[in-house]
Amino acid sequence: MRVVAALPANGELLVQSTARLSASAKVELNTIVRRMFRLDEDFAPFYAAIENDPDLSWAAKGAGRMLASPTAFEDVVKTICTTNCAWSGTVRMVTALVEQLGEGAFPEPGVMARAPARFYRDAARAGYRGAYLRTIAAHVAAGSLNLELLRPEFGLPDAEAEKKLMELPGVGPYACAHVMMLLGRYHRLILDSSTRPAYLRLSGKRRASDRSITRAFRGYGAFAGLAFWLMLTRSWVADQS
DNA sequence: CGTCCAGGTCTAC
DNA sequence: GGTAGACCTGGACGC
Repeated sequence: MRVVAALPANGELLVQSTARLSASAKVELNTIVRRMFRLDEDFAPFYAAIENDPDLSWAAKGAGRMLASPTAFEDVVKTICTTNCAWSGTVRMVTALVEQLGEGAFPEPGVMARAPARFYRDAARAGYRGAYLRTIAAHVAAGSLNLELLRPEFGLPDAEAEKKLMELPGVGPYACAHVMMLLGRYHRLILDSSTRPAYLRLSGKRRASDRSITRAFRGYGAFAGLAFWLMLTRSWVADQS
């Protein structure tokens, strides 16, 4: 079965499946799609805050919905696969997970936990990340770790969600900030070897410490990370009028 | 062929 | 709490 999503240009999101879906499958698909496209998140406060912002007012008509994975677990794994390697490496690792463990879909935690070390080494070529991924998958599969509870709807404060993420092997400041954004927690700035130079180009500064970058966005409060991300990715958006 | 580094993190000071 | 060094991998680069 294959599911595709399309934007028919009438303001709606169209989701189609090649297979007939049961009632429960429709409910599950609905939940997944709403998460991926952030359909239940309220961006109104953010848009209100930037409507007169010379750098960000362009985003106030609907930008900012970073595409998320169906599960927080998947976003954590994928994010670890972006650390300290080129994008081609991330694609290699995630493709191996999907094609060789997940039968075309992202693998369940239990499947990742049971995969032998040689899969991570020889197929995914994940290097030292392999042990991190398998450890996290094992804890999730065992039920001793539930990353889905980090979603804002469960009420855990940002600081505690961050602490939980930072406790995961392979998750440091960058990965933590990245996953927080994908969870719909927009305070932390994603600072890495891509966004730092991008900020320098944008600001015209010759150099800027992480501390000073963070300070420059503190005015956006709970949406500082989203404001930072949108400014850096403005060129990704076709219509910026 | 050696070095560097790409959407960093961990450990040991 | 801040900071060197090591760490898998593979592609780019200089020699």
